[in-house]
Amino acid sequence: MFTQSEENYLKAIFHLQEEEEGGISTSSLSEKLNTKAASVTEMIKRLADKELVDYQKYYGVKLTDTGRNHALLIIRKHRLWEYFLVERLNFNWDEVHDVAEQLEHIKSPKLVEELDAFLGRPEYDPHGDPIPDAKGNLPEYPKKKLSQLKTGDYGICKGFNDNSSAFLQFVAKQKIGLDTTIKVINIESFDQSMTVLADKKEVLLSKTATDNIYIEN
Amino acid sequence: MFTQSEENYLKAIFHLQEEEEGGISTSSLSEKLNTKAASVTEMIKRLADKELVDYQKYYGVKLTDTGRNHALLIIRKHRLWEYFLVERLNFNWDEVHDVAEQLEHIKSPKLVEELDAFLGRPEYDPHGDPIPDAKGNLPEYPKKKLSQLKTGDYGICKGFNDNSSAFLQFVAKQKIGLDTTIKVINIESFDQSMTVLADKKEVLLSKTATDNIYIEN
DNA sequence: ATAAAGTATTAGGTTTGCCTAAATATTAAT
DNA sequence: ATTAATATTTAGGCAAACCTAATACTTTAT
Repeated sequence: MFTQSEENYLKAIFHLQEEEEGGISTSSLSEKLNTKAASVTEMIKRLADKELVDYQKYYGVKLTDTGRNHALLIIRKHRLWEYFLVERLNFNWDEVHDVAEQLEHIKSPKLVEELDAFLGRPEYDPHGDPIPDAKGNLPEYPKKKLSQLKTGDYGICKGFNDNSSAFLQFVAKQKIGLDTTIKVINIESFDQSMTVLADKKEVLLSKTATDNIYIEN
Repeated sequence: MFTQSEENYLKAIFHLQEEEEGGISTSSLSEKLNTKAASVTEMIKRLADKELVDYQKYYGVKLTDTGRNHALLIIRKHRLWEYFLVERLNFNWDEVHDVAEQLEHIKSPKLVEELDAFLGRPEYDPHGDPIPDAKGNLPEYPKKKLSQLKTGDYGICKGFNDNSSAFLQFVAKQKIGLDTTIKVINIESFDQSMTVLADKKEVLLSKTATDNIYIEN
């Protein structure tokens, strides 16, 4: 149906649409996918030909309904596999991403459904990200970032935006994981870096870090 | 490390080496892989450059030790996934092949080892084919074909050479499966087709069919 | 309003892996 | 031992996905 590369673009566009307003720019896709802008333009045209995205030259792309549904299927597969790797195969949560990135492209509707059933239809993956169901519906999920809190606020960690093993190992080192309670001690006004209390330890987090930690409060 | 296509060639060469003597010809690879002979020649050159095969123009290819080891790893992954699909995800044995063909290319040494452990280190896949261990050793396995039996002989089905769902569904229809006892009733001399008794039913099998059924006796 | 700076697109090139058609080598048959 | 038949390789093309360099469009700043 679609190539792996096309699927990677759909997924990247989907994730960027959750962050950015309006059309997704060539440059943000280029950055996200580690691909040169010229290559992105080329691929975007192919996706537009296949009616997976709406594309306005110089004004970025948006997923069509078909494109969005397919992106959700890839995300569903990715997160189910991550759950499988951690819960059944003893992977650590910070070493599953790259393998899941490969497994998400396996084409077999039966496999997805049976895997989901085998795992007990989990709602969240090991990073706290919600797993879309077979119809593409996402369980409700608090989309608030740690960086949005004020000094003195409390939050409970519910997931991460950056699931790279580098980032996940970093937060683990700071004793921040799923369901960790975090208190904001101080925010530096000049760079928005935050001193927080997590697991009785005070740590300093850059704005980049706090932007990538989802919380509920 | 290697591309999916390269891995498919290695696997095909490995399987053909179990059947044919000497170098594997361009045409048998071409047939096995559903690829034109010219494309095969091209790929073979690439594999020879990478020292995965020894190649003599016009006289076919043989796997090098590196090539053989890699082929065995792919086969190991293929069969472990087939086992997983049938034993854990309720797949039928005749619908796993295509999915396993995709899964065998997933690159993650940890995944293979953990999956093997999770499954209890099985020795045979659902078609009766032996699963190589982490070092590439195969459990002992009777490599005799049903077509080698004489009239009146008995054999016990231990596996199949053709694992396509078409063939597996065909043998299932004839009530032949793993461990089925088969008695040779008659062999037509002009086309080697065989009348056999399996599960108290007499059925006629072409030479093509009996060549693809492995037995022990 | 226009020039400079920043983005995006086009043009032209590469590699992988496939194809067809033409040329060449091997094998089989007289 | 030639010739005919068969198998293999070479030559030249194509599509996917990437790249760099050059060009074109947008936005920002004066």
